[in-house]
Amino acid sequence: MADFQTISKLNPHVSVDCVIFGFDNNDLKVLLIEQFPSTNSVSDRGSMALPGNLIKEDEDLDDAAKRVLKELTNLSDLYLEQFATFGNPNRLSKPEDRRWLEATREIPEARVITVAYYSLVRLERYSPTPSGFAKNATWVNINEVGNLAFDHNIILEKALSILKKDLHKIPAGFELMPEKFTLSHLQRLYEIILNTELDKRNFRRKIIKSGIIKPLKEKQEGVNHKPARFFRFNKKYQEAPDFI
Amino acid sequence: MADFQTISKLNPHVSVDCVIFGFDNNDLKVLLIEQFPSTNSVSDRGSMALPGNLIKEDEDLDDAAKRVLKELTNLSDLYLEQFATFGNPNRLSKPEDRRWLEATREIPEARVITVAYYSLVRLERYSPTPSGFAKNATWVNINEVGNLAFDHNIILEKALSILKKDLHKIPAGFELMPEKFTLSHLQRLYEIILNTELDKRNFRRKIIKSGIIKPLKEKQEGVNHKPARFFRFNKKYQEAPDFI
DNA sequence: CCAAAAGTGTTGAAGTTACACCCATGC
DNA sequence: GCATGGGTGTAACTTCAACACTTTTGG
Repeated sequence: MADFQTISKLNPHVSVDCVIFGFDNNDLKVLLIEQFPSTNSVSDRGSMALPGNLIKEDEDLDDAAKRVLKELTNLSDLYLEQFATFGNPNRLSKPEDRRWLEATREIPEARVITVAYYSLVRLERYSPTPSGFAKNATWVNINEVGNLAFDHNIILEKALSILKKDLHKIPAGFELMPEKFTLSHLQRLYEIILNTELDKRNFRRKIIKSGIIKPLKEKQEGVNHKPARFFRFNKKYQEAPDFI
Repeated sequence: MADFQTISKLNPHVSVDCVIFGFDNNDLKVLLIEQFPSTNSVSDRGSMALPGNLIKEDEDLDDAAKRVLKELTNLSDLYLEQFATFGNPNRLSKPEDRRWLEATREIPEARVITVAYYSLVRLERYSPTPSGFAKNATWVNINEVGNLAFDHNIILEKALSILKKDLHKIPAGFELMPEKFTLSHLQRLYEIILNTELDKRNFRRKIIKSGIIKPLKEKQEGVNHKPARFFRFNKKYQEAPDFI
């Protein structure tokens, strides 16, 4: 198996995993990689997994998360928030995971605890390209995520529940929306993440009152209905008490 | 230096630290240990620290937190909530910390990342007694905490800020208050944690309406003012949306 | 002219804040 | 009888939820 990293400097006991959420106007997506399969058999497919890897020996956890994400998917310049640490002693014990570890890790039998991070990004701004041990890096609809490697399904679930809680507190849309957007577009984001329907008039009133967005003069063009006004986020805006 | 633990089974790369908050009707306190000093010099005093230690090789993180707390302070049967993980590569590099590690750890130079837990307890129910490498285990007023070992001041700060946030969401008082308490007593807890003053009438109305507490027939005795009614928490109560 | 989504106000209910006085007890 | 903290109600205000019709555009 290829030596994808400078093995000598890695800390074999601690890893980071990144849960990157994106939004494409209709669906909430999560960034997954397909690992290179651990055998050369043509029929073998690699497991899908969250981008993650061992930290380096002298590296801060936050830095490790950024580096690993970049190494596997080429995404950079995003804010990653640590949300939980997973250390179940059996988290690496599925047979297919063991095979993969034996093919790629210097100490495949080591117990690894993993520190998980999440982020929200504008899909349009980030086109992941696989590298390192990632054979592919793709956005997967949150409802279509299958079995992931290791305990990554558990990590993803936890990230989702935290995203739902945080959406009320932080201007999360800042990160997920494009530069310009319509109010219906923003409302769709909230509805999808919260998995509810929101009242159009109440949503608009509340979000405009919060001061988090600013109307632009520009409007939609070429749509076969009344064109909607564009808005952008107000960068001066710092933090709101529960604005939706 | 004495061999305080079964060293062979410890994972030298990962530790847990516990931030245990208690409330004694007037002050918010945190449980600290005094480590045995790393020299035999009589003048040497051990550093104050959060109770914490390395995890065992096959132990879940949550279990490790419970075990370590019990080993150092003899507190048990409390719910510990994981809240953050600290992995700054320099977190163990203060000279006095290095001396202590060299005296007590099998691999004193190992980089250790630590998973932090917090809990809230009724002071009266828990009388910590030191054991393991703890020379003392005491409740320290939150405003009187001095320099702690390692990065424990940072960990404590983070725990405090999370406690403030969570107080609105969970019936945190459940854990911090004695079996029976008066409304003024409970109000004091909220005021101290939130560091604000609350209106007596509004506080009472809101907390009674929430259903989280039940009035008892019993009242205070032997006080030189109108005796206050006692309340207790309603154990059927599960979760409230922001009840203060 | 039809389909599609944009945009807009009001009302009743619920919740929040601010505020001041009498009560029961011990000494 | 006085000091101490317990206990109580109301009015103004703000926030929240529910709800339906007109507007502008493309085809």
